[in-house]
Amino acid sequence: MPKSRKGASIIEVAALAEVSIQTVSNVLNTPTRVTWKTREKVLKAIDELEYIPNLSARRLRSKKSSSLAVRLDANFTDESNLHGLAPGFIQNEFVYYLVEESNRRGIKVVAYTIDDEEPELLKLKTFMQSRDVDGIILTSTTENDERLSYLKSRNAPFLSFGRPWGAQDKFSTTNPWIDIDGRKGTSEATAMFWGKGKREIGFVGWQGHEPKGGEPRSTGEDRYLGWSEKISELQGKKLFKNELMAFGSESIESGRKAARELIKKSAELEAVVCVSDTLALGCLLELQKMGRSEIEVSGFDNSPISREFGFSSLDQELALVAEGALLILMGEEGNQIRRVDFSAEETLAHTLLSPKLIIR
Amino acid sequence: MPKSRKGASIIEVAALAEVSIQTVSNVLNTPTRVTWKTREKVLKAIDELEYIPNLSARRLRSKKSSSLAVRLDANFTDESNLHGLAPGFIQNEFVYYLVEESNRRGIKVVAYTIDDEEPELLKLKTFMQSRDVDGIILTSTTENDERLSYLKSRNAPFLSFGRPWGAQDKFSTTNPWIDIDGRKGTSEATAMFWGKGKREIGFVGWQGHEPKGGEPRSTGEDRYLGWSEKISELQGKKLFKNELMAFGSESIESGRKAARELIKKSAELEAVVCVSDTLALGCLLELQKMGRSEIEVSGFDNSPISREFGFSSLDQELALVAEGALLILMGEEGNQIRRVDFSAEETLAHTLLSPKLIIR
DNA sequence: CTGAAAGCGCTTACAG
DNA sequence: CTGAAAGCGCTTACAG
Repeated sequence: MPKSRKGASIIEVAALAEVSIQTVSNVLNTPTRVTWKTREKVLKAIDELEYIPNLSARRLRSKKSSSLAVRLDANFTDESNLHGLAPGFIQNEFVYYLVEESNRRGIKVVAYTIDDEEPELLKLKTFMQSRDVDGIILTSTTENDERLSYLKSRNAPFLSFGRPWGAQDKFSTTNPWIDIDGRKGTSEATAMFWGKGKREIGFVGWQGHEPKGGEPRSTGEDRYLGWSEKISELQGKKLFKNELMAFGSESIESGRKAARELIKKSAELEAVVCVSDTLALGCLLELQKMGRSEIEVSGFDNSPISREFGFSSLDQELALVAEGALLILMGEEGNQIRRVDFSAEETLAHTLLSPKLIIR
Repeated sequence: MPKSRKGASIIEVAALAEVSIQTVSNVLNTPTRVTWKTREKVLKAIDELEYIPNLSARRLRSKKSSSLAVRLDANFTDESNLHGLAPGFIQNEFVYYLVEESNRRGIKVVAYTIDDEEPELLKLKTFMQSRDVDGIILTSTTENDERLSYLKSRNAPFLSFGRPWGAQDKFSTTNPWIDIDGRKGTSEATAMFWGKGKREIGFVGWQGHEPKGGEPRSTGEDRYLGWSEKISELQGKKLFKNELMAFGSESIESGRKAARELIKKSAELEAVVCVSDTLALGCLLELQKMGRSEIEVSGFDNSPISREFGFSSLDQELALVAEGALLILMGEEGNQIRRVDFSAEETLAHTLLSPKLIIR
């Protein structure tokens, strides 16, 4: 049993199994084309030689890399726009499950970052043109995102995690996305508190994401709507502008301040639905300090913060997001990354998943 | 200017520049072998055709993938051993900077996860054998780590982030690693408090990592030693077992409990050096609750927790770790991933970096 | 169902 | 310094 240091090639496998290299390839890639007996013979040789195909050769010939690219963001740095206690938590969890689910489906994931030296667009272009990846997973897409237009114009397979809020073609099949239904999440948190007998239920949102009316234009607005619509429905009246809501930046201090504002608006406050775990913790700590620990809070993301401090939160179930992402990009059974089909799978091009309320 | 949808190949570039494809390749890979004039001509053609080399072809021929593999861990799940408020924070930050620094040096990073279906060792073997990556970055290496022995036996380039604490050949060049000097970190935090005039300086460590004497066998012990040695030195006496220390699991509740223990041991407590930001926050909150806010705490990792709650911490400077990792794997100038040289670069095979004390 | 031939797009090794 | 030839290890397309 010769074992060359660098691993056997398909030629050695074919020789040992006494078939052509083409048959070995068929066993690996088109098993239905091969008889059971031949297949067994080849698999035995593969096993014996511990043969593992050279991916570069496969990729070069087949023109498929079976790989995806995904960006990692520096959410934790001081320069980052994101603050709070769990910056990057969702993205990291998403990337983790994306890799896991991709690997399960035979797809590799290449991570990249952005810097000042090279525009992201050029990176994407290089990825696609060098055939290093078959498609791109985008996060944090914005309105008029140039990455979207580039990928669309190139007919490249891609998918956004997160709706491109303002985009005109948000619901077109050329703009596939998967996202979490924030509105439903805060709505459920509100209903949960109501079900516990709480009636004075406040909301703490992100500043800059105050309600503007009409369709929501951001995650923050979306989550606001879940609370305001539900509370109106439950109270059986329209919500007024000055009712139980406060807005602040993503920080403990803002959460504390919001709690004080809400208490000022209503000393009868019984619960607070928050747009994030960080703001929820700020509220919680301030309420404790004020001796109002009976007032419950809920957050969003089900980060370790909510677990450690024991308040309810909304889990984004990123494993399901990753699964859904690959379903859109690869189909139910396929092992190929391809563009979303315009006709057959139109319904699949946009997936809105419900977050899971974790009651604590 | 013909622009084929799939991008130009080296043949088209050669034709446009009126040279052989070999010369185009030389311009890209061995520019010194080409005259300035030829180089200019070729670069112009490359620019005009927006030529980007096919990486699969390059990899197949050159037998180099210019890629590294790194594992992502599910630090955030309930099943994870890690708890606290910032699980995975360091790993995620490390991976981020690893990707950034690798990309800067022309190296791709492929992420992978582990699951029950396929042993990690087989994944590593497949990575190396399929020539998908040139080397592996390991984190969370343990004593007698089978990944280490496999990679060593295969003569594969690899590097551990984190010392393999108990390993016999920890300092051999076949076992390259980069790590953070935890001992130095807690020592500096202790000295910082001392410099502020504080004399009763306690320590909160991880349970299971209580001092056992001799060389430290874990990160927890290492960080303990930094405090105990420094405090002995400053106090000018040997530290007694029952002095100002407490140990607990990685949670807010443990931090609270530890604070109560320390206060019980000494009502004169003036500062607490903690092994982690989570434990530090637990201490901080409990001390506040007891009305002892004047007692300062320090953490480890400089996570958003420490920033948000405003206590001192030790930054692991992961950007420098990533830089150092690639220095070991690629050398100062090189663009190749290779095994650590036994002779010339012996001093480079093991890098211990100092964490940076962030005083708040 | 199986196999001989061609070729994916580069870099290497070598000759000039 | 430059180029004609070979070949990396596979899969594809096609013939039998």
